[in-house]
Amino acid sequence: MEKAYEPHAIEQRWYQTWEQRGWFAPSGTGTPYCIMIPPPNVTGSLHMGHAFQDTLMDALIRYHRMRGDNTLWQAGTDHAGIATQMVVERQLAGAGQSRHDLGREAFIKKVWEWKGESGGTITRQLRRMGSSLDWTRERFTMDEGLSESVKEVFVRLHEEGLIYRGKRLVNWDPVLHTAVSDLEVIAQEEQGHLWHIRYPLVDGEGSLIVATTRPETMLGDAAVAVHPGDERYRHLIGQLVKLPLTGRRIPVIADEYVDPAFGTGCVKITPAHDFNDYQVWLRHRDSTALLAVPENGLINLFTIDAKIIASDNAPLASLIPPQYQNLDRFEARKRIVADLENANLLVKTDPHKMMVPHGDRSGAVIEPYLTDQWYVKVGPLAEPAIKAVEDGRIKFVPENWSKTYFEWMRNIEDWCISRQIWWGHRIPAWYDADGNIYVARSEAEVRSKHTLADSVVLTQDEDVLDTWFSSALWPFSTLGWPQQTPEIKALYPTNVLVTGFDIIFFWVARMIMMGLKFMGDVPFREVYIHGLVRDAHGQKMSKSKGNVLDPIDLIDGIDLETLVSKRTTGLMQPQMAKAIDKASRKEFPNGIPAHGTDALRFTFAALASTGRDIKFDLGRIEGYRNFCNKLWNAARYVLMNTEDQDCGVNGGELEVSIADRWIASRLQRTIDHVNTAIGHYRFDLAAQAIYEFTWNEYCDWYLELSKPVLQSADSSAAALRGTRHTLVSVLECLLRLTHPIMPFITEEIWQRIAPLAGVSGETIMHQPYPLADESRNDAAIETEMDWLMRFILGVRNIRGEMNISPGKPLPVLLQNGSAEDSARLERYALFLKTLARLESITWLDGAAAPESATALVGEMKLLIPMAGLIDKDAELARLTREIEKLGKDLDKCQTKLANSSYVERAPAEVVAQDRMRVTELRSAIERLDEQATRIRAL
RNA sequence: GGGUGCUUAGCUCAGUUGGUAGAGCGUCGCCUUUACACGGCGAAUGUCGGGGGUUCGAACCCCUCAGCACCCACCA
Repeated sequence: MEKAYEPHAIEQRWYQTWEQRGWFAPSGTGTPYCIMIPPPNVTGSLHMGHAFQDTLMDALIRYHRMRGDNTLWQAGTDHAGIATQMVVERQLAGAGQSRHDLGREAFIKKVWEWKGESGGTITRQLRRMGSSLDWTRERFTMDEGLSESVKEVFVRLHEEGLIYRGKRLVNWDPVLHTAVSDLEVIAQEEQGHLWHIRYPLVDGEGSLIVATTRPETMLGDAAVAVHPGDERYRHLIGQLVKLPLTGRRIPVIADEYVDPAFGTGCVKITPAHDFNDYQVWLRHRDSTALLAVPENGLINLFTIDAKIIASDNAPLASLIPPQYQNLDRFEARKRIVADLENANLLVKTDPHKMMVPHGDRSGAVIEPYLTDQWYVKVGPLAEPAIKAVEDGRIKFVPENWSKTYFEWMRNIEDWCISRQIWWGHRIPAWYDADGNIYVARSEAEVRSKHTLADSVVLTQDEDVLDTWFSSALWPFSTLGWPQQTPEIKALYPTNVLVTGFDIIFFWVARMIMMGLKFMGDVPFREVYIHGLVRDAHGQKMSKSKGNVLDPIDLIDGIDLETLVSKRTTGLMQPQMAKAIDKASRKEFPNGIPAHGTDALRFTFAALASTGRDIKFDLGRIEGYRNFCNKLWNAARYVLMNTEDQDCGVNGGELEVSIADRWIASRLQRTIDHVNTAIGHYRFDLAAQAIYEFTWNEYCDWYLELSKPVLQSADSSAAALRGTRHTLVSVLECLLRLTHPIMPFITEEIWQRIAPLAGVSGETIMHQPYPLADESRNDAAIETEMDWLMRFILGVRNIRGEMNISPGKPLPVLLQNGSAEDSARLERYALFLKTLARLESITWLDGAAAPESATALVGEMKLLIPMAGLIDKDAELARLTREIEKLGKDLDKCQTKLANSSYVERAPAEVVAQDRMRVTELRSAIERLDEQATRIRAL
């Protein structure tokens, strides 16, 4: 083996082997265990969030596979409608073209081409992560089978009246020219204005003052509303006001919606451009007041670009003064405010903070816009979905996310599922010349179902479905639904969904609704919600901030110049490049060194504490790369001492030492911890247990303790066999324990270690996962070992504090030992001498002690003679520190015991423990005091 | 406006049913001891955000205040 661990040398090779041998596929036997990957965008690339999430899923999958479960990790990608279409449109724009220049068919062809080109990136990167996805079952949301599922679901929901088409206000993205759902709208606080505008009364001299943040929409006002109980305006209800700039007459109406305390208490009602106003309008549209208004008051002012309509594109434009026609909405706002001011109708302008809706993809200000769209009636689907979580058929981990889920589900609105884009599942609806709508799986089915003659011309709806519509079906569409496949029978419901909180609404909730509806059962039993991966300073990683880390760069390493150029090219705001350049150079002066996949995975696992966000610090991954190296070198040591030697697997007497028994006992406890931790999705605790056992127990103590046995000429063949046997068998087990988190290094080492441990098999992947064997917990041996360790630590402490070279053998004198101490000394002399580097061990009995530094092992006093070399002050300082520390503990204990109610009420064993402690502390302090006195007297 | 979290060592975080506050990184010493300098050995470091309560006992349970995040929401 190489002296240093080099991940590159092994990772690629092992992944290829695993995949080629078909080892990721379900075994076909055992308890089913299935996870669906949250399908990444097919044309995307792997970011830290994916890498984190996939590490956790792969750890679970490998864990269950090793436990003998019939394990499937379903692979696949998402077509990501808007996102993907935008990428391709941007490419076209680079060539000076728009999708409309190409036409629908050619454009879609282009997108498929792009998918073909870049579609392999993310799946390649998933492989780099070691993800044991079953690639033979890989699906794509727009492949044939999944498209079948989409159609089937649409048609069935439509038949039940749970999908309908309707004209109403939607969130309109004027840049993308499509409707988006409520979830795709991000409200951002912005500094705006509240304009107070005078609306003169038609009769008489008076006027009303209306406060608005959007003066440009006044061109489409249908009414002015006041609160019915508002004394100031009660007498004006039913009167008409003259709409400024147009002269159009609109009524004053009364509606509870108006808050008399806000603004002026008068609200302009623009039903075609404001969600609230639309609701008000619905209540009043049949009133004579509104019937008198053009279009019944529902006046659509905007084109799909959110420009004011003009006479050449809309009949309603006659209502709009020509000077505003064709203006962009924000242009129109400026113009209208100026004109109002000139006309003396602008009473005042107040600064006003408000939430402005933006499209999550385009960033454009979203416009409430009146269009025909398809909707899912969500209420009837939500009800059982709420219940499934309430009664525990689905459990959120951490549990409190269920509150977020309930909160949203209980206030859920109908879901707008149609999008006016081209890349996606075309809506299976057809129209005849009269505008009749037919929904079916195909045009042929429409014709046969409705007995339409071939002469009837049908055109399919132009729209496509929201991407999340097909994602919602993922847990069963990937298994072959609507066909009744064996996979569905075996693997649905899946076991756990691993995902981020940001898509609980987008995806998790909708999968639950659809799963219950079409499969009659929940899609997964648990939802593990992990946190967001942030940068080292807690900032969200984003291209625009220039703080993105690419998981592949952490694995392979990247030089500074490449990193900087990666971060500064293709920025939306190129002026940021300089700052990003500077910050990156400061943070990574030498670029990023290679760490390997296993170190990255271990880091993610170690950071994955209960659902909170994680700050990704390079220091952590470095530490875990070192851990890989540690494990690697431990294996080298083991191999050096066991290869071609008798490890006792073919029989022969085994003599085990205290160290052998101790490490076996510790291993059992570690196995127990790791299993418990994984069972609770506490990957951090699992990683920690593995780390501590490997480094602090196996390497620091056990390997060191094995050396005296292996190197001593006096060791019997049985003792050598025993130690070799423990060396290999503990390591072999540790590798299996660690494999789900670090698959590569464990496989590589295991291949060499397993035969020595008498274990055969093609791969560690299919070896049984270690289960704790309580009977091997050996409390007695741990107590013995504790004594041994304290002895050694005592000597080392003195050595360190007295600045004595680690290599210098020391004599040690002992006082005040018990019969047990001397028996132990007898038993463990070899270990003590080697690990503490002792020249000799001598009982002092009655004799006077020379000048020495001291340590205590229980009651026994350990003296290291300093023969004139003693640094009196240093030793005194050390003793004083120790005495003070013990003194503090003693005080605490004594105070507690002096409290009669404590002694009476606390459990007897707790009190007894404290009493014992007091005795121990007193005696220890006494001994240290003696020693301090002696030193002082020197 | 409603909701959910968080606050523990310089930094990043653990802390199981309340019972002696822990780890990693960093820092400071000593050391090239033949598994590993991506290392070994040793050391230092805390008013557990503030205040109050329950309890024999609180980092943990309750109340309250402060600060920081995030999510949802139609106040024009």
